[in-house]
Amino acid sequence: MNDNSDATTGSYRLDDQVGFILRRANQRHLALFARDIPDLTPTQFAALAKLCELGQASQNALGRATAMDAATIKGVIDRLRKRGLVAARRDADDARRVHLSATDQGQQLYAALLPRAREISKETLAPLAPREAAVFLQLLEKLAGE
Amino acid sequence: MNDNSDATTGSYRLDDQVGFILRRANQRHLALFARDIPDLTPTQFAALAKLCELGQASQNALGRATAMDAATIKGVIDRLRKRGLVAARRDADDARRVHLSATDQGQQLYAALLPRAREISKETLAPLAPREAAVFLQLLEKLAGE
DNA sequence: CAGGAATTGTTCGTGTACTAACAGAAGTTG
DNA sequence: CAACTTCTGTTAGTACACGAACAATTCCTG
Repeated sequence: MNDNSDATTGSYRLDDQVGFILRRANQRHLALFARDIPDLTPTQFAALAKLCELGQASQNALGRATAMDAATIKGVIDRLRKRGLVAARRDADDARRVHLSATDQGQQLYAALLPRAREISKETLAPLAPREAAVFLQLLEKLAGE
Repeated sequence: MNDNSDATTGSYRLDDQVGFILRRANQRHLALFARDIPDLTPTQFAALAKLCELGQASQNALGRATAMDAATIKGVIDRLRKRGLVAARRDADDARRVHLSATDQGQQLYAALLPRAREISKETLAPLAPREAAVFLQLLEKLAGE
C-alpha cells in the first residue's frame, strides 16, 4: 500500500530513483579519480589501460572494448596521441582501420598509475564492508548488462 | 594469493573496476531514459522534478538538490526556461538570487511524464530480482555518499 | 559602520557522450 | 562483375560536468 518502490502506484521521489543515485555515485568516483590521478581522465585511463591489456587494437574496436562510441573514442585517442601515449598508423590489410598501440611512454605511465588506480577502486568502495562490496559489484555488473 | 580484489597486489582488469562498471550501468540507464522520454534529458527531468517537489528554489539551491554545480544547473535551467517549463525572476529579498518555479506547463509535463519515469526506474532495475534490487539500491546509496 | 569573507550567479575552457550524416573501403550476393 | 550492404573513421551539433576566474551582493565581525 505504502510501497514507494512500485513502478506505477507509489509516490515518486527523485532522490530514491536508481538513475539519480547512479549519477551521484558516478560523480563521487570521478571526483576521487580526479584527485588521485589529475593528469588523466578516467576515460583516457580506461582507453590506455585497455590498449595495454590488448597490446593493440583498431580505434573502433578499442571503443567497443571501453564502452565508447566511435565519436567519443576518437576525441579520447586524439588527446592521448597528442601527449605521445598512444601511436597510430594506418592498417596495412584494411585501409579503413587505424591501428593503435601504446607507446613506451604510454606503457610506463600506465604501469606507474596502476597502484593509484587500484587505490581509487578501493576508495570508491570504501563506504561498503568487504562483503557488501562483493555483493554490490556482482549486482552492478548485472545491471550494466552486456 | 590469487585475489584480484586486493588493491595493491592483484592483477588489474579494467572490466572489473567499480568505476568502469558504474559508467556502463549509467550508460544503460541513460539509453533507457532517452528511449522512453526523448523530449527531456535525465538531468532536465531531475531539475524539473525537484522544482515541482520543492515548489520553488533559488538556482544554486536547486543545483545542490539535484547534484549539479552552479555552471551545470545554469545551462539546464536556461534550456527549461527557453521551453517555458520553468519561470525565473529576481528575488526581492536577495538581489543575487534567481527565484525559480515550474510553470503550469512544466507541472503538467512533469505529471504526464511521471508514469514513464517510474517505468524507467523499473526497467533499469529489471536485470535484478526484486530482493536484489532492494539490496542494490541500499548499497548504491551508501556508495554515492552525502 | 567599515572592511573582509562568504554566497550567488555568470562566463570560459576542456572533456566526455551521443545522434545524425557522410565518405571511403571491404564484404556479399545475384 | 556490379549493386547492395556493412564496417571504419570523421565531422557537426547538442547537452552534461567540472574547475577557475569574476562581479555583485550580502553577511559577519571587529
